[in-house]
Amino acid sequence: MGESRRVTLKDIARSLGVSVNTVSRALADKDSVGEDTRARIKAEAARLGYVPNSMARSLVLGSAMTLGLVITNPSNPFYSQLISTIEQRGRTHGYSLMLLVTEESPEVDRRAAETLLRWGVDGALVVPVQGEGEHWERLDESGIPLVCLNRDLPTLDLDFVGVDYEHGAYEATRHLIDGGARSLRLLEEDLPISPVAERTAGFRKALAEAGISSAGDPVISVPTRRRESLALPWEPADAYRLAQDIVDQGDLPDAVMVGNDYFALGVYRALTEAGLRVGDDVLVGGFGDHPFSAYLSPGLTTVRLPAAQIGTAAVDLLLNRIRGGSHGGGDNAAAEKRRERCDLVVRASSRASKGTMT
Amino acid sequence: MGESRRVTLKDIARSLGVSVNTVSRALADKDSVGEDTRARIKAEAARLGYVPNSMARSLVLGSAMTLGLVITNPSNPFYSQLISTIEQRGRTHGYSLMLLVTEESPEVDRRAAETLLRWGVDGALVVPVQGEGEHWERLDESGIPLVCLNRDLPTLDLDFVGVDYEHGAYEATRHLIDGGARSLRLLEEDLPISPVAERTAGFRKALAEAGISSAGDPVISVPTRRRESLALPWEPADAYRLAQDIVDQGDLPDAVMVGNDYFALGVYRALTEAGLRVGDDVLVGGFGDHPFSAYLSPGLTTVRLPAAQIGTAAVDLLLNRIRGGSHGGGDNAAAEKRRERCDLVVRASSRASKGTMT
DNA sequence: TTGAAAGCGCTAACAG
DNA sequence: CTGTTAGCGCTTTCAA
Repeated sequence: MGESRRVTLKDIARSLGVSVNTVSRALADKDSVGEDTRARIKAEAARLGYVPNSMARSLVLGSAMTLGLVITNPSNPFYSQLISTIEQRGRTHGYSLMLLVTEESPEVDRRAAETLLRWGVDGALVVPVQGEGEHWERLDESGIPLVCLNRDLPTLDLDFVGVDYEHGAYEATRHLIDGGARSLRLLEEDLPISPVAERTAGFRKALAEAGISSAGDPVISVPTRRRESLALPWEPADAYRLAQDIVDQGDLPDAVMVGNDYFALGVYRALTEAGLRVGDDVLVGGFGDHPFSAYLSPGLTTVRLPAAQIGTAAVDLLLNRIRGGSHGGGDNAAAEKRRERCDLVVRASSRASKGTMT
Repeated sequence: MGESRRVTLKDIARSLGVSVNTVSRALADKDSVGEDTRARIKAEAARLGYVPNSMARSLVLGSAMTLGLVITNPSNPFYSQLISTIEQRGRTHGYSLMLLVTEESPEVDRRAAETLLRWGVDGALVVPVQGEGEHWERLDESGIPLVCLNRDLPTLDLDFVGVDYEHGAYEATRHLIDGGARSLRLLEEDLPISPVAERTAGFRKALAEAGISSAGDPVISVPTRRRESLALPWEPADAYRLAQDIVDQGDLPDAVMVGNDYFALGVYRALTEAGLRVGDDVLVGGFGDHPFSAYLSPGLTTVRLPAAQIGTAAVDLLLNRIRGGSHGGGDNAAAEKRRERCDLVVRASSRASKGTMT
């Protein structure tokens, strides 16, 4: 069964001997239609299995009731939480979601902006790939409002909702210092993106306040290999190798911060293999509070990221912009840059367990 | 700057004094247009910043060049990998992706099918929520082909691409038995979905072949609490509690299989806290080979799931169905049920390290 | 209250 | 080679 062709308003109209737009209005529950007619029309629509055509509707209405979401890597647990939150919140407001994955490719990022423009989404949420990003500004100026997620493009006048990484890094580092650490390191991704810069700043600030200085730079960039199979989160192996180097060089720090919990996995292994005890010989702090972090031994002290809050805040801000109307001007409303507070979760990896530190 | 209104074919046509569809054909690189005219049109289109309207195009062409992806939980790492792979492969074929998240809600699942129908996607990939699912069959019969991902709906005549969980569970269980285990347990989610059923079957099969029987049922259902914050992967805590119970009851198994690596985290903790050593006193095997699993101590023996293969295979199958044309008949081609092989990754959690088992 | 006509932006027939 | 006409499915004027 199932003649493929979809039922249209015209089918219902013809079947009932009324006009197309009487059907349209009846189904839209407009007042200007007789009760009896409306009932007959609704019954017939149900009988025929009518489903409105969103394409046609959007074309005439000028709005697709669709949001675009541009993500670098859905396998990053922070981003996957954002995806969930955003889809769900958008949906409760009647919006469908178009998802684009950029894999850190500037080229794909650029095309994503165009795709969104072609589809005429009502707004977009984007984790921008490193680089210029003026195409996002152009999209915004074309009348499609957008808010940047997690990564800020400071030189551009675009809305932004992210994490207060600087505060988080500062708190975590202070916590390590309070625990007795005097020689610290920070392992960070080697991407020129705002979260890295902000965590680094927070880390340095805490060190400076404590009057800690070191011979070399305590901030170490982890050369992340090109992920062979796309769609993996960070690779602990990269941090593992680097942590091994640090151990081998003999100049052992008494605390290590890492930019994400996956790096901590690598650090744990390198230390353990060297006969060192995490939380004892070396304190470790991470970022993300991923589900596994509480279950490592020792449990990982880490900064929890308010993914749900950020997703919600970003969607709400975007919807405001959308409703704000004529967005093409640019001088409509100043860009809003918003950073949500994140909190430190203290676990055993930062609590010296051997005894009191002397 | 930025008069919001988008540039249309008509704008270009008027600006150049030609007809709308000459512009259309020039831009579409159809042959029937003069070289000079074509050049002028293209130049003007570029100058004006013309971007085609996908809505309008789709409406007349009858295809939106869009795929629907319906996922229960993007935070499940297996699904997030599927999302990446599918988006990327769809994109290389020119398809955009509409993403819907169902959170295991039958209601949302039902509506997802209707949303996809309204948008007239060319095809859909869906991880169906437990339950009837005839709405998916209806969607298929409406001419929108779909393939089920990971979870089969065996009673429905729908295409399916998933994992050969039975084989994986069988191999893993055999491996544990070969390692000396005689008293095993399987901890599984309490969802009535095909992956759980298949893993259970594989587990039981291995036990039966080895002539192992036990007083109680070795398969234990982990009552998963309603996740408070949506968008979390499985909750290790649930497995943790259950593993504690098992330990407390005294009837300690010498090996534990779990349906996913997150459960293994809970099992690890319960055993460790009881003074037992994983891989030694109790062997543990998991499913998923999540990024953290190699970095636990001991490393977790687990079944690796071929997410990329499955995503790719599913998209390719779907595109074939789409191109296969008139899909409404039902008797067009029998549903294809395809299960990809998965392999066991052996690590220390299944290798008794204390000494030879006696 | 209902119908007829026009148009969203685009493509696909036809003519010329 | 190019322009005219028609139409995708729907909504919104405007008359009747």
